[in-house]
Amino acid sequence: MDKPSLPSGTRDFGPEVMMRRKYIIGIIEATFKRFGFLPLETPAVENLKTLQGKYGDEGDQLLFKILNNGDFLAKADETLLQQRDSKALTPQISDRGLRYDLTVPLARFVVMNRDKIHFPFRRYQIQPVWRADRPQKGRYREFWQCDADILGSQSISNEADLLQIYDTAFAGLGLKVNIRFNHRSLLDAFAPWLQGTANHNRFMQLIDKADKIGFDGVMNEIKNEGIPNGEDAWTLLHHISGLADTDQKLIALQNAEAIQNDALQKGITEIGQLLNLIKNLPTANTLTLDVTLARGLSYYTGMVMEVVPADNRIPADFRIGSIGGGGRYDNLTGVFGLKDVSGVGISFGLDRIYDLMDAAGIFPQESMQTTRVLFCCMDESAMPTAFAMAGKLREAGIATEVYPGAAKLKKQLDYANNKGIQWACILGEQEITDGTISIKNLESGTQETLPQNQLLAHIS
RNA sequence: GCGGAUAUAGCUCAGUUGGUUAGAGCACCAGUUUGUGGCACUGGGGGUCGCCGGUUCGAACCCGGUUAUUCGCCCCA
Repeated sequence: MDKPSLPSGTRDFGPEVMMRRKYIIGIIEATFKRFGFLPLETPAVENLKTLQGKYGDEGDQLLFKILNNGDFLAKADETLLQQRDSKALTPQISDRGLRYDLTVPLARFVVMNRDKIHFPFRRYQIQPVWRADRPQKGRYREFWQCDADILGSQSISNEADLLQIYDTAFAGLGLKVNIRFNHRSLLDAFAPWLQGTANHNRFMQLIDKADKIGFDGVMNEIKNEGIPNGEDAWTLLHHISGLADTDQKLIALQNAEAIQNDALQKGITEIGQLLNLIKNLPTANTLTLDVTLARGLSYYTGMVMEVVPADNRIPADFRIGSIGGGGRYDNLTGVFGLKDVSGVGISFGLDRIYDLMDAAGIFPQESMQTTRVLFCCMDESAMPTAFAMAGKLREAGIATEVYPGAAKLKKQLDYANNKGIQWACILGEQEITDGTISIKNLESGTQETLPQNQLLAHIS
């Protein structure tokens, strides 16, 4: 017999874990709803045509592909088969794959349902995604994203809403975070100085790692790659990044001679609009303009956002990447043939949020609620009475179980104890005769016998 | 795609310079007088030491290969 096992990077979620995951999802979902977002679910399986080419070459490599059904090799190209050229053969033997994120399926959905959708379209989506990445800490091959997006509106008020959602949801979870944002246009302003898009893209990739490898780390990479004016650009950007507050950063950008262009103005204007919108809102978490924030996905074109943990209850050695990210993407539905629909969205990384809250030990008691009442029968003949009484408690919304069968009382109480059940209601010959029930509080150890019709009042 | 680490009971792990019947804790089952949990005690079941090969009188231990897991890099939620 084979020993059972799981594919790497996947996990089972046992009852205790699921309770907590549902708790997190509940808070995030409630927040989405409170901001007027409605749910959407899309299939795990998408056509590869939908997925490919959306995440860059690296992303395409990380797509989980599904083998076609039937005798697919019969139709495959003979030469490619003989050459054992997997890469070239793949398109002939695989037409479908698992979704890589929730944003591209959203774009597909919107394009396919444009006649039914009223813009601006606000949807949320909480589902797993799959990546054939090499797993490591905080990185799984199957993980859940919680996305909220708004399509069909260019107003910066959407960005303001989304930042507010981040702040509210993490406040609700009791996890302190730092919400960082930036505007791609501010970075695009550097492109002419760096002499071209290729250099600029590489520059953005490098500066995005600044919080990981530090100023010198980025500088060394820039030197190694010989990006024109890269060293000066990075010095300037790093200087601005170190300024105390957002206003000073914006002023410094405004005064930087090397990057004066329309892109810069657009970025500064929109950041100004954003800050103006939220100036009267209290925030539970810090919100900072981080001019080194670029974010990887190629489709972002405007504001970008990222959430990193900033909770001192998290052990210092527990390092994990960001737990949320998002931004504006002006051209997303364009690849599916629908132009001029601007979108902006955010994502919560459920698995990492769980890992952090677990490491910090901040799951509240309510996230672990279980059965509250267990009926213990001394004799099978007491079970109909137990069932009737359990039915009443359940109607009252109290999670109740009847222990299956008349096992030894020790065994029944053991079960209740292990499951963290608060009340054991014991029905024996004596109780049945008297019309009473013995209820034992398993936390305090106290026990009393009351008339059966007083049970509900006593427990609730 | 690259590198490091690990692999022994259901779980977490010990296992001496290679030595005869491979251990512990937890979990599980039973019991410590028949209707009272957490604690304690007693007993019990459970392992082809990841897999294949080599060295050796003898391998969980040494060597080679292989597979899996995991941590990091690349990349990225």
